[in-house]
Order: sequence, then C-alpha cells, then structure tokens
Amino acid sequence: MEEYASKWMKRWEEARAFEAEPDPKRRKVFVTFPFPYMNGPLTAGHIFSACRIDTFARFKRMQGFNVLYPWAWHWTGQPVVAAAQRLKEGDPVQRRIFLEMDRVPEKELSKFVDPVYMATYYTAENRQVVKSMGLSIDWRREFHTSSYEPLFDRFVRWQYNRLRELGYVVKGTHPVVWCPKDKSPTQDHDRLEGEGVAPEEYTLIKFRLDGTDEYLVAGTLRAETIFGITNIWVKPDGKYVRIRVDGQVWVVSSETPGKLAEQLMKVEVLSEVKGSELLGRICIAPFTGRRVPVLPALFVDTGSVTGIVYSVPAHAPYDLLALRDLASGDKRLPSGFGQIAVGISPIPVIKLAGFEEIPAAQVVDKAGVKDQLDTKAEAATKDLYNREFHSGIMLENSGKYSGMPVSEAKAAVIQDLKAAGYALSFYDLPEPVICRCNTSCIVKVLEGQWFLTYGDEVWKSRSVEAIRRARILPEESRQQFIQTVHWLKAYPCARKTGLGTRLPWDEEWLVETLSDSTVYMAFYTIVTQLRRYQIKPEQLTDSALTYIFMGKGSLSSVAEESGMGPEILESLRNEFLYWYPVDLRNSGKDLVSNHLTFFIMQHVALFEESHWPRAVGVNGMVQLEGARMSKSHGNFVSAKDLINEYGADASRATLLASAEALDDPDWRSKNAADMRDKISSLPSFVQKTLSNSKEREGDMLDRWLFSQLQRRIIAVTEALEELRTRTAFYNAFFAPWNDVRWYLRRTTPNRSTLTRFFEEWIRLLSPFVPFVAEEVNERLGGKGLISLSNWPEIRKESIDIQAEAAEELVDGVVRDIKGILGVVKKPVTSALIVVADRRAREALKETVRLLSSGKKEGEVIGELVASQADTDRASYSKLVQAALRHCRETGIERISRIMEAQVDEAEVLTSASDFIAKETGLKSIKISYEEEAGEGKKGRTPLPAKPVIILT
RNA sequence: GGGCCCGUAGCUCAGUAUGGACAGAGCACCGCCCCUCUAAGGCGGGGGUCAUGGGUUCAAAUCCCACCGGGCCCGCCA
Repeated sequence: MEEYASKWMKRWEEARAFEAEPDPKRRKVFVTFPFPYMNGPLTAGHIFSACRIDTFARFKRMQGFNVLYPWAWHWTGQPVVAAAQRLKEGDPVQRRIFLEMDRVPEKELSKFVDPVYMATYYTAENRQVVKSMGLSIDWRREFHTSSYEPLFDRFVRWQYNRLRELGYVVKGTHPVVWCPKDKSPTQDHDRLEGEGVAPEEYTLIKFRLDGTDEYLVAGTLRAETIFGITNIWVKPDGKYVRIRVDGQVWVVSSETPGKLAEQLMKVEVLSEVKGSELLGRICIAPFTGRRVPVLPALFVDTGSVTGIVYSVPAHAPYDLLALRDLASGDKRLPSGFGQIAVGISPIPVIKLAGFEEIPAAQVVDKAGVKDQLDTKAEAATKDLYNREFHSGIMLENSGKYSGMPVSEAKAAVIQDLKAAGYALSFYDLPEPVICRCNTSCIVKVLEGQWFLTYGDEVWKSRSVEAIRRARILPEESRQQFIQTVHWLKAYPCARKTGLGTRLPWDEEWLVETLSDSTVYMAFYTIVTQLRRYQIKPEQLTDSALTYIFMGKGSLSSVAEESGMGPEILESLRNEFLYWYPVDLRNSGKDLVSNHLTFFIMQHVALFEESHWPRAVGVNGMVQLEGARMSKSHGNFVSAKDLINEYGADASRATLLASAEALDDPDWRSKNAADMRDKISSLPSFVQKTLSNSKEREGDMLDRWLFSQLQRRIIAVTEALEELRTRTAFYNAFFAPWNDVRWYLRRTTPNRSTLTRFFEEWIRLLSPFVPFVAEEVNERLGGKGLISLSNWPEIRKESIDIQAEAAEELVDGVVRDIKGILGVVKKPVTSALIVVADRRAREALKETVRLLSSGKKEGEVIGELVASQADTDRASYSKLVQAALRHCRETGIERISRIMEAQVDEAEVLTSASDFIAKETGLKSIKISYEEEAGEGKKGRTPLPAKPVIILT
C-alpha cells in the first residue's frame, strides 16, 4: 500500500538528510532513544518511544535546529548468551519463540547457538525496521556495545576507570538466590517454583545453653521482640548439629551449615544432635538474662533459617498456638513438657492501638486458628507482624527502647545486639525456590562484587538537583525520579557471564548492562570522526577521552600519548562540546526507576553541570489488544509485523494517537486498519479537492480557513514542545481535515487558498507521518524534501476572530434549525432569524462587564435598569435578564470573545442564507433586526451569538 | 507489603490543577448521497448511572473519604 515509502527512504538516504554535522551557526538539539537489547525483534513498545522522539526530532529540524538523532544497539548482558545456550540444549520453548514469535527463518536458527551471530542477525534485522519506520537517524553514528565493538569498549573502560577514580565504584558483597548445582544465580525465569522470592535478611540471635559455652542460634525477622521471649522451640524429631563458627560452638539444624558456608562464614561440623536431646534445657536470653526452656514444637521447619525459633507468644501466633498445644497435652508432641508450658505466660512488649494486651491471642481467636499446624496461622501472623511494625509502640519493659515505634526499635535492637556480640545477619529465602534443574536454591553471598555507590549522599543530592533542573515530560514523573534517587543503594555493576566490556582493573568481571548504558550518548558525538580518522582502539586512551569530554590534561602530552594528532583531539572535543548535553531522552515508564535515573546520576558523576541532561521524557507501556504484551502468552507483535500489515505512517500514527503522558497506549489492529485507510486516502483527498477548486477572489471563508490553520499550528507546536504527541497529532491531522471539510461545505473552493493550506498542512503532518507527507508534497509540485522544509510559521495576523465568530454563528444557527425541525410537527418551509440590535448588544456588553467585575446577578439587574430612562426600564430589565441567562448558558469567556469580534450578524447570516437553506432544506431564510421583526418571536429576546429563530 | 499512576460513549482518549455552559474528539457503528463495481469521499444519526458508595457545596467527572478494578516499579532481567 505504501509503495512510495521505499522511494522516500532512498531519497532521504541519498540526500543524507538526517546526517548531522556540527554547525556553530545553528542551534543544536540532541535527542536519544535508549539502545534496544538485541535478543529479539523490536516491538511496538520500542517503536512507540522511538517515534515520539523522532516526531520531536523532525519537528525541531523543521524549526531550523541542527538535530542529532543517533542510534545504537545493546549487546551487553546475559540473555543472548543464555538463549543461545538454551537453543544448543534443544529447549523447545526457546525454539518456538524464535520461530513463531520472532519469525527467524529455520536456516538461520541453527547459527543462533553463537550468541554473537544472534546479536548480529537481530541488529541487521532491526536496523531495517528502524529505517522502514522512517526514523530520522544519522546512521553514520551507529554502533553496538560490548567488546565486539572495540572503540566503544574503550569508552566504557574509560567510564569505569573514571568512576573508580572518583570513588563511585567499590568492592562489596551481595546476597543472591543461588542454585548449588548450577553454581549460578537463579533468576525468576530460571525457576520452577518461587517466582519473585528474594533473599530476606534475618537476624541470628545466640542463646547460651546454661552451663556450657555453646549457643543455640535462632533466626528471626523480629529481633525487637527479644524482650518478650518465654522459651525456645526446636523440632523434636529434627536433626541438629553442633558446629564451630568463629571459635564458638553453635547448635543449629543440619541444613544450616551449608547455608552459612555460602555466606562467607567458616563452618566446621562437630557432631550431630537430635532435637529431642535439646528439650528441657535452659538458655540465657540476651539483654534480659532471662532463663528460658527449650521446648518442642511442630511448626518448626529445620530447613528454614536455623531451624531454631525463639518464642514470643504475646506477639507471634505460632508461638502462642504451640504453647497452647503443649499445655493441653497434644499427643503429637513428646510428653513431659506440658507442665512447663502451663507455667508460661505470654509477655507483651508491644502496644498496638485497638488491640488487647496479648495481640496474638486476639488474632488467633478471631480467625479461629485451632493449632500450630492450622494453615490459617500464616495469614494471622503476617497481618499482626505488619500492624505491629507500622503502628506498634514498645512497652516500658523494653529497656531503652521503651516508647519507641516498633519500626525504629527493630533497627536499634539489631544494631545493639550485634554490637554486643549476640547477633549477626543471615540471609535466607522466605519461601522455597526450585531451580529449573530441580535443585532447591539457597542464598549465596557473592564476594568481591563491584558496586556503584548510588547510595552516596552527596551523589544523591547532586542528582536530585539535576532532576530539578531538567525538564521532565510529563511533569508527573518528576516525583518518581526523585523517589528513585532516594531509594537507590549500592548497585552491583559487574557480572561474570554474558557479553560486555571487561572492568579494566579486574578483567574477570564484565560491566553489566544497566551500567554501560548510562553515558554512552557522549560516544555518539565523536564516533563519526573516530571512524573518519580511522582512530585505532588503543589510541582511544583514558587521557584522550578525558581530554575530549572534560577538557582536562595537556593537549600536547595527550596527543603524544594517544598518537592522535592535536588537531584531531581538538576537533573531537569541539564536536562533543557542540552536541552535549543531551536535550531529550525518552523511554517507557518502567525505566524510570532504573535506567533513566542511572542515566542522570552517572552524568552527574562524570560530567560538568552544563552537560547534565536537559530533558527526560517518559511514556506508558504499549498494550496489545488490551493486554500486556508477552511472548510466553503469545500476545506479541513485532514492529516488522506492524509495518508489513499497516505501513510505517499508519503504525506511527496509531501509536502516537493512542496515548500520551503516562497512559498506556493500546495497539488495536482495528484502529490501525482504520488509520491506514484514512492516511492512504490523504493524497487522493488533496488531489481531488484541488481539482474541484478554482481561482476566485478570497472571501471570509478563506480567511476563516487560514485562521483555523493558525490555531492548529499553535496547538501542534505547543503540544510537541511538551512531547504531548497525541494532542499534537490530533491537531495536525484530524482537526485540519475537518476544517477543510467545513470549508468545502460552506463555499466554492478557492484553488490558491487550498494550495497554500495544503502546503502548510502537510508540513504540519510531516513529523508524524513523514512518508505520506513527502508524497503529497511531491504531488503538489513541491521541490525538495518536506522533512527538511520549514515548520509552518505562526502568523498571528492571520487569526481572524471575526471570521471565526461568524462561522461559529452560522454553524450554531444551522444546528439550531435542525434541532427544531427534529421536534416540530407541522411542516415548515421558511425561517425568520432575528438578530440582536444595538440596544441588545449594549445590554449584553454591560452585563458581561459587571459580571466580570464580580457583581452578583441581582446587582447587575439593579444597576443596569437604574441607568435607563423610566419608560425603558421594563423592557431593559427583560433584556438584562436574557443577557444573564445567556452568560450562564454560554459562558462569559466565549461571549466576550464573540463580542470582541463585533460581527455584523445580519450581514453574515444574509450572505450565508443560501447555505443555511441548503443545509436545512428550508425554502426561504429571512434575516431581520429585532425592531423589524414584529410579532411571532413570542417574547424571546435575540442577543449577540444568540439569534431568535422562528420557523413557519 | 510499599511508592507512583489510571478507571469518562463499542474502541482509543480530551475534560479533573483554578468545581459551574447540553460531558467532548477521533475512529467504529447505523442511515442517506456519490459511484459501473470495490476502496475512498460527502452528509446526517444513535450511543455515556463520567468504576462504585459516601461526604463537602447553591452546584462535583472535577475537591475529600472509603471501596472495587487495572498498570508500572520495588536491584542482579533488560
């Protein structure tokens, strides 16, 4: 259908239309789209964000800016490697995704076992898609990431060396969900069970066994309840072990040593202990020194944390239930401990508003939980923990924490217990996670990981400042950026697997994907010249890049060290200085809390303030037929499919018209098909309309059409400045189309008017639907590329409020007559339209004036009537009351506008009377001033913009 | 669980900050016109308890509270 699309693609390329070179005489605009990851075809989501940027870029280009819109491809990361691996292993799901969703030809697929081949394939495939979409890219600057692009590799190495020099990269440890068999972190998609489960930080608390140097070590999320401890639980038939840790002897479940060992602790297993052997022994609780017995409980799981639980029956439903079960002589439990249990009373340590003294008892009884193995206990526990954490206050028996909110006391207690040597942190999974290989996962604390110190307070506050200075589009997103900066903590920035750039100082690590994608836009600014001068990777030294981006160092020594000539270095520096900073980067809202914020923060860390990002755009997530896109659910469409089915223009228009701000656009194929038909009829509409027109004197309708056009130009321009692409598209496409339709209905089409109108209209359309705009332009005899023509100038003098008010009046009269004809029973053939006279006009004007000055309606009547001669007062009062009603109904603002236009209503309607007759089917239309109208208007009062219509 | 956002015609969305005009637009749908046919084009029309329930107000889609439903994010995926 768009047989002309490839023609224009070629013309743009031949004309090097979008290749951007620095030009000191012109102001620049530098826009970027986050490079897409090359493990599959581009989707409607990529295209939506990219088209928003492209539309902005094309708009700015037409406004005369020197626009740079570059493109690159992200190869960094594990998915390509992982997918290749899965394919190698013959994974049928992976095969099906490649063949059915991604439409990879069978003969290509066999080569996909090589991840680099796969990335290369998709890069080529997607490059074609981006071109076909009509994105106005400077392709000379294209590159991809990872060590397979040596020049870029040097750039990332420079970036990380700089960050490290600045102290923003440090070594640390980090807990991950770990498969002991695969010896690798287990991601969500690698799990048979336990999606979304993440390591949780527990506190291990050591309880000395009375009369020994050994400790029972219990795990808890609620260290602050240590003051309410009454006993300790073990599983009576559980397997426990004595282990040596850090010179101490601990007793924990037999599963625990393996977990501790993965958390950087040296563990030596000494001997086995049966749970039953521990029963009845006495432990000493820290802080209170309370002596508490070890008792049996069935709910204890030796696989969870240490398999030892300290009991706080006042606040923990399980503990309370276990105590009750034991006291009541539950047969499932070992005998001999019932009496001890009977003697234990819960010790409350937290006051919770709206709850009784022992909250656990209350929730357990209310929920009707019958014993410790009742599944309802879980929900009761969660609920109570939550309430106590958020609104609980420590009671006066809680030492120095008394009176503190639980949320604060928790951290303080943990800190103090640790300081006193009674506690340490330990990670475990709150729920089981099973790896794809059917192995049960544990937590591993990875050592020697490299982190970006996003938690750094100075870095944070400068970043917040950068966010404050930047334009955030839409404005609603700003808060989320600031939130994200506040939330961020140290972030692991390197991995051992996948593609990427090696950390220069520790080459077994690769810079991970969210970390090499933050400041690479700077590379776009120099890559053309690097290629032009055939700079070798080894010449791109750190000092050279520091010189280019920071202006630091001595030119001559940098030139000598890098082997690049000083004039080349200068030239690179100048091009960077010309394009930087980034004027707009735009992406989906899912990237706000990571990529887009990292983008800002790393610029803050590495670049001077004048090079911080100027604007960040955010958009919603593209839905497909009302549902989230998902390859695994089969609800997926690639950008290539869209182009094939609907063409680039219609695809762009459908997406741009479907949403703006943070709303999620919804791709409906029905809408796209309608859009395709509408757009494809544009050239013939223009041609047909022109061929039906003829030269004539310009009249009011011509002025009206141009006046409307000005309004549209203003609206589109304003909306595009704020990236409100949906509003912009409406005002560029549908609104002018409807304007022409009204014009054609109203008058004999004037060829020169329409020619001029179309010339401007298609320029307005060009940023949105560039192919059809070029095509129509050519058919109209336009020379050159419309993509490089000027944005329609806003000519305020063409705004003709008189013509606009006149057409509003005519339209209103036609609608009114049609409305009346719809309800009137007797046949009518003629209309008498009575327009307001001078007196009515004055009355309305005064009414508007007084209302605008804040007078109440009653006061307006009083004041105006008083100003009249005695004899006129009755009729004037009627007039003012009508005027007040008119103001109420039509709105003061609109009336003021119409009054200001000072339309001669009689003249306008008289000249439109043929039109009115044609539209309404009436034979005769007469226009009259009020004083001439005489009988028949039944007391109705004509006012400006509100004539009285009498049908006979 | 926490943060942010959204729920208005069949569909996609305006309108909500500063409460007041019959709640609008585009598309779809229906009817008519044009036409050798199809697509396109022209004209007209129907269609909404503004998610729900309270409250504030002379007046609420708009402000407040509650509730229901949906989306994005909450670090080792990108």
